[in-house]
Amino acid sequence: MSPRKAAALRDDQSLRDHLIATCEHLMAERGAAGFTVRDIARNAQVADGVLYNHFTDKEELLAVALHAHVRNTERALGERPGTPGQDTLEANLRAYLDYALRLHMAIMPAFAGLVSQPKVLARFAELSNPMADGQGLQANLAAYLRAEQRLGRLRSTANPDAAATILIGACHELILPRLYVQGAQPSPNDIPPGYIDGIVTTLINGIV
Amino acid sequence: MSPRKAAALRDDQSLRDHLIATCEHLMAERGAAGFTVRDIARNAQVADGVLYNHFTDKEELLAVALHAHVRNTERALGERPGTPGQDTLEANLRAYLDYALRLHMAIMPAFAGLVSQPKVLARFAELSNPMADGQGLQANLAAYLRAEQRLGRLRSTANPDAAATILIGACHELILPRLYVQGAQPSPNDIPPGYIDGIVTTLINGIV
DNA sequence: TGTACATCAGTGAACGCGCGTTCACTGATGTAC
DNA sequence: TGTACATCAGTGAACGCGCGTTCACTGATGTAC
Repeated sequence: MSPRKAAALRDDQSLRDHLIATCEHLMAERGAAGFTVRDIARNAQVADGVLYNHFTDKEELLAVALHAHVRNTERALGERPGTPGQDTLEANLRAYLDYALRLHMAIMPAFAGLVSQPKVLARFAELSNPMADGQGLQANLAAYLRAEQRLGRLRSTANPDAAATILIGACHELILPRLYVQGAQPSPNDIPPGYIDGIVTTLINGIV
Repeated sequence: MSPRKAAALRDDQSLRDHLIATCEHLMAERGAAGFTVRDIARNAQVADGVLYNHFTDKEELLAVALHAHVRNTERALGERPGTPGQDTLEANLRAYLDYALRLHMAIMPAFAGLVSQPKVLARFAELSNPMADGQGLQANLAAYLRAEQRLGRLRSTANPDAAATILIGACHELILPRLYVQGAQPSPNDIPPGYIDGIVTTLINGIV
């Protein structure tokens, strides 16, 4: 008893996964509020109604797709850089900032518009934190910096939490304004030359 | 020939200004996408249709209200802190970060959800940049830092643009996550103790 | 001063569109004989 | 092996609600005489 199958479905993929993947792409392109269930169906080349055979409502699909998008983006970027004690601190921080910028460029458009969708937020909060193995990027970076501090590569009076906030904040500060330019899709090419260098050097050396 | 007047209107206020003020409050509370024209009318205690006697459409009202909200918030906060050469650099940066945090706490909720409203963005872009006399906060802060650098209070090799980005980024990093917590309205009380101190000290002294 | 009329911002019921969602129907596949 | 039937995921037209917007009507105020 294996009944009808969606025409557009590749053999190795469930319709549920196909819908999630389609929704991921739409979110990454247009933000969480930029498309309708009909848009999803049309892009997935599937009937309007099937969605409700696999998800209780649109919000659940959005939440699951957002979660998958974050995890897939992380996987595509490869391992998070920075091993305490290895290479130079400066090189590690550059690599980490570059990683964080790429990650945020891929996921921030999807989060845009989500603030006004409390139902999706609630569903998303029920899922595990997808960032940095559940601990979140800022905390992950702060932990790395504390490890470097124990090894003596950060001044003992330095503030790892503030330093981590500064690096992650520099990602938001670069990407947020671009989200407000019509039709702009942030891309690693948009990182201004010297941006990473300027932030890391300033963080390491201070300004006085 | 002065015809009918809206029942709820205070004597000294035009209906247009009354609508803008109402819309400002709703945006600050619920974000740009969190209410309907009927919500505006109900809150303004005015008929559904009047809006269209004063604005070509909802988007124009939203754009004008957002603009007014930014300008009013700036006015309410008083003068931007920081005069080059006066007080200590550290005190000025603390005051500036405190100012920027309060400003962003008031305006970021209003900008939330705007990303998926390209029409409002387009209208808003047509208006003058309301931040820091049209130059924007980051640029304003960078200019201040360059002046301090000329006075010798910043190392000559320091990077004023990166430093400004770091301070403004620290605002976003603190406030953005709170917007994603259901029903949370950021308030100056939410600035964690030591947050401003940690960022400013780290920026001034570096971490190595 | 008092009365009839003109003006037009404000009113709110109604319109129509687009959305999320439903559900009677379709048809490819597995099963019974 | 071939034929009739049962299953149920997929289909897509249709539903109903909420939204932005419209427009015939209301009524407070100014004007004419």
